[in-house]
Amino acid sequence: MKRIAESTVRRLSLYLRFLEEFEAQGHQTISSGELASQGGTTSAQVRKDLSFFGSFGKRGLGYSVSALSASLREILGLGRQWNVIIVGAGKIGAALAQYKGFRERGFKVVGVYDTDSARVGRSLDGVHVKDQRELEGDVAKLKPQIALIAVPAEAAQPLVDRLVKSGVRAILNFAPTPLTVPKGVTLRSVNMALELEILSYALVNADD
Amino acid sequence: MKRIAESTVRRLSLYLRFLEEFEAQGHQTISSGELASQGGTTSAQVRKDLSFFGSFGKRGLGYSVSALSASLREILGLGRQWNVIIVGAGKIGAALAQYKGFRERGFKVVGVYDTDSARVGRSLDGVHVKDQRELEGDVAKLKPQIALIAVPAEAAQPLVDRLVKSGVRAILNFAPTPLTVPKGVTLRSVNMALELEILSYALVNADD
DNA sequence: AAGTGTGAATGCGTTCACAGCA
DNA sequence: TGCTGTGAACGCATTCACACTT
Repeated sequence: MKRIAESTVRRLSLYLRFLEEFEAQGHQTISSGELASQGGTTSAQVRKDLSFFGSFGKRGLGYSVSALSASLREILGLGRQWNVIIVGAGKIGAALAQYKGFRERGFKVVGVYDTDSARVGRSLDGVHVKDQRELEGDVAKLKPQIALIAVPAEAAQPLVDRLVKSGVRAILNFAPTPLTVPKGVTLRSVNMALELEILSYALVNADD
Repeated sequence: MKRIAESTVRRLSLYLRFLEEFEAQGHQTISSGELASQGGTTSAQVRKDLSFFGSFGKRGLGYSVSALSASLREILGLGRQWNVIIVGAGKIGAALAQYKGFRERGFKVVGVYDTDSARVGRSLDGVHVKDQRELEGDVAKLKPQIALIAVPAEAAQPLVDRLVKSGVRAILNFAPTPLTVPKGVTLRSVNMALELEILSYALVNADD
């Protein structure tokens, strides 16, 4: 299949959210225009995004809310449960471990790890924090597909290397540092300080 | 000045990080190539990014680490302190309030607010949680330029409207919902569940 | 009449390639 | 010689416009 832009995937994910809300409200069909206004985009964009994966609508009518939801879930790989581990049980890691939004979307936290003995043994929303030495063994056993990284910047790259070696193929990084992964592994980063700096730039250049 | 792409601003912010590391290691000059390899980009990209703002290098030699750092801080508006408020003192809000990375970059948390009386009064790293009713009064008094939103999805848009009305011009949203702001206000969103869904898509389409 | 699906046009960020300067 | 600065070429995502379907 043709390579899909990340921006497209991100929007598909948003569309799915709206479709679920729409479904809860009892609507049967929705047009590309309605979907677009929710997501801050255009109807042409919505139709183009969907067209990469097939024809889901009926001309003159729109899209079946339930059918399109199901298709998007299929496309995004959300029809299943993903097992997730979190490495780093500091403030951020703990918040992630207890974040309800993940579970709702099929992402189950199956392990939380830290090196600090003061944190090991604590329980976070039913999952208890284990020593990071148990990481490799647990990955081999539990086969988590996704790892969340919430450790200090300097510890992040060595950790990524360990995770990749153990077989993890997708990583979401919260450490404020760029990381590299071999081909075949997907890495995404969320850098909160960087987001603030972009706001800072916008504020000092407000006259545009 | 010509409008600058967000991707460019994001990279400038990364370059600044490396420059600071480089400076700490005692290096005096750096080439676009060295800067590029750190940030996972190309030397041409680095030079192009910088060229939007002026000429900072010496041909044949490279860039002065300290001079370029200073220029980037100036460009990004980091030469000053920004006052930040956080609305929502749940797990995410609390983690944000205690995040050291913000303070290091000049972002000072001057207020944390919540509607839940069980949370009001708690102290988070020196800042104590206040009732959300005090929001407007405090914004008028403290004049925070930036607000971080960490409230449930359904509470986010009304909150944004209040903040904008009170004079906040930059918002970083952690609620998993799209928001709209009037022109002149900058909004950025971090949606963690969405990031996981993009990873999910990558995993089920690994054969590319 | 209403709204999809899609080739074509557009706009924009990235990469190239090289002239210019230390 | 080494590396910057930048116009030009390129590639890709978005937008347009309209034929087509119900």
